[in-house]
Amino acid sequence: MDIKETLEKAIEEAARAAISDGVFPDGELAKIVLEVPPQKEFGDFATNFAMQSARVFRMNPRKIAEELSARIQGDWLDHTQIAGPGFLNFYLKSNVVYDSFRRILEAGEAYGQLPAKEMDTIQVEYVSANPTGLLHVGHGRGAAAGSALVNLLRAAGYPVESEYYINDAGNQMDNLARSVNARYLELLGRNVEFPEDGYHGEDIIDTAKRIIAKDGNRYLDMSEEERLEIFKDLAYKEKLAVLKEDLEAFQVTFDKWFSERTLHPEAIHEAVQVLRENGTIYEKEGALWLKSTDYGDDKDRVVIRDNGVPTYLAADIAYHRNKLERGFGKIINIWGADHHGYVCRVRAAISALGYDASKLEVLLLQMVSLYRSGELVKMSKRTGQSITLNELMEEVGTDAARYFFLMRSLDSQLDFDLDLAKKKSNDNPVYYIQYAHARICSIFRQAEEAGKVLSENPQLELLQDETETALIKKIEEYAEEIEKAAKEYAPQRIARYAYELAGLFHSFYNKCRIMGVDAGLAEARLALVTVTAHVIRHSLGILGVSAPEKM
RNA sequence: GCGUCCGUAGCUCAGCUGGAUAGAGCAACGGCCUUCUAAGCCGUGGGUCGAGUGUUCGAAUCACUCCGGUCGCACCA
Repeated sequence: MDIKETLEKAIEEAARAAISDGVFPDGELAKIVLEVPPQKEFGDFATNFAMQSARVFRMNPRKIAEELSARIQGDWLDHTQIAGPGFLNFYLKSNVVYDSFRRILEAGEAYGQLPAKEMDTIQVEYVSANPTGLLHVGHGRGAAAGSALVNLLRAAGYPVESEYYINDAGNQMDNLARSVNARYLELLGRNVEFPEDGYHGEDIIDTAKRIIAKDGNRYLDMSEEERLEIFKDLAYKEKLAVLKEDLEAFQVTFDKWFSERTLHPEAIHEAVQVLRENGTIYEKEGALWLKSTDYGDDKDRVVIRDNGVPTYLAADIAYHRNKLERGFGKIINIWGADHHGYVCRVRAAISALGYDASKLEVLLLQMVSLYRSGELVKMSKRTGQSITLNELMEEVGTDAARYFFLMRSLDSQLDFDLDLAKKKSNDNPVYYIQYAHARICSIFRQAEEAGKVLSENPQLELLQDETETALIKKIEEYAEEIEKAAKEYAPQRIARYAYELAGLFHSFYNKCRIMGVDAGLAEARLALVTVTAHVIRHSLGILGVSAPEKM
């Protein structure tokens, strides 16, 4: 049992004891919240429980705190103090901190991996960009956020499966085929008009070039129809392969790639049939409409058009039905904020299908703005993109790109400063953290040369400097931080934690030496930096950022 | 018009399930390299927490209204 749980239990028992002593009125207890006080003069932990209870007990909060304090004792407690309007501050025996640090040291590489939680698998679906072009920075943020969330949930012990939904059916595929076709004919000297709503990116030209390089002009004499069919398939496969490759380079992989095509037409028909049977779909003006207004949507939505072709929503209804039938306990979708209007209707569809809509959690990612030399990087008018994820990785590196995408809350707009991301100095948080790790590795190298090895049983009590105790306490918070960040789906908390931990290490490093101090102290410090390096590595691992041994 | 998200130091942002003097980094200024990586450390200055009202013993935090910005409001995907 960790120290916080011990404290919580002690507070609760004290409150119950006071109730049975007749000092507090019987009733439900307020929630016990423990926090690390803003200043260390206020002790190791503090609770506002007495203040929270003031209303319930109809008593002066300081009086409540006194009664509690009189009933709390344990070998872990040095003393308590009542402060301010009724805070109860706890000062722990110093061995408590060292004992719990020793357990972390003994856990070694396992520290940071929380015990497996027994529950249904959580599915995280993200990126899911159309395989019609290259990924841009918006997808990059989604990719970083999704993969980090998956890593985070796994570290917290949740069973997780990641998935990419490939929109490989419908208009956009035809469009891709037409665009490649136009480029193909163009390159072979034919005079063609480029489709108005076609994909204008350079990558389409590259695809056409590769087709020519491989197969020459053998598709030239076919009928347009035949050629489009072939190009659709060729282009799509190539686009998907490039996508996978680029994502892998960005440290992003998926457990499952789900093809939209597999939903056409049976799964969609089945889903529509279910809705028809339970009366949540109706016909109007030749089309089939989902009664989404019954579930809080502004208006009903077309599912099957009057020409019989299903809408995008139809596929999504079938897709979400498929997900739910696979038995996930929770399905998390990471979408761009520009899709927020879509959330309501998908929820409506899930309810209409008879499932629990609260199983769906949609995380909306706000937009990314790129800045170079203080100027907003404008989007290209023609392609509607600014720079691709690939170009970004090339310019600032994968580590910096991932960290920058992850350092802000998902629902804040992100200003991505390209110059800062490239800087190799203390302005750049990525290097600041990585540098801490590299410094520790350097210490290890030299310790090894000097013949120092990690002691089996270091005297941790020798770590008395305030930079040392601050570092120890921060490391002890890590497991809880993972738990919280996972619960909030907030990978940015880990980004911040890693940064703060690195800061505490740098302070320690500047103040305390390892080589050339008394052997016992050196051993204890070596143990401290071993754990520090591990936690930095672990947290960067969640973020998908590397932890170099040398810089 | 309706809805989303955001508004905290000159800049970029933490803090938001209400609590003790509102925190970082950058920028500005002043220090620290003959010993483990100065991509580092230590210090100084800097804030009507967008505005208002309400709830509360207590509000940056909750509720409502307003202001500013953002993205969206298709039988497109």
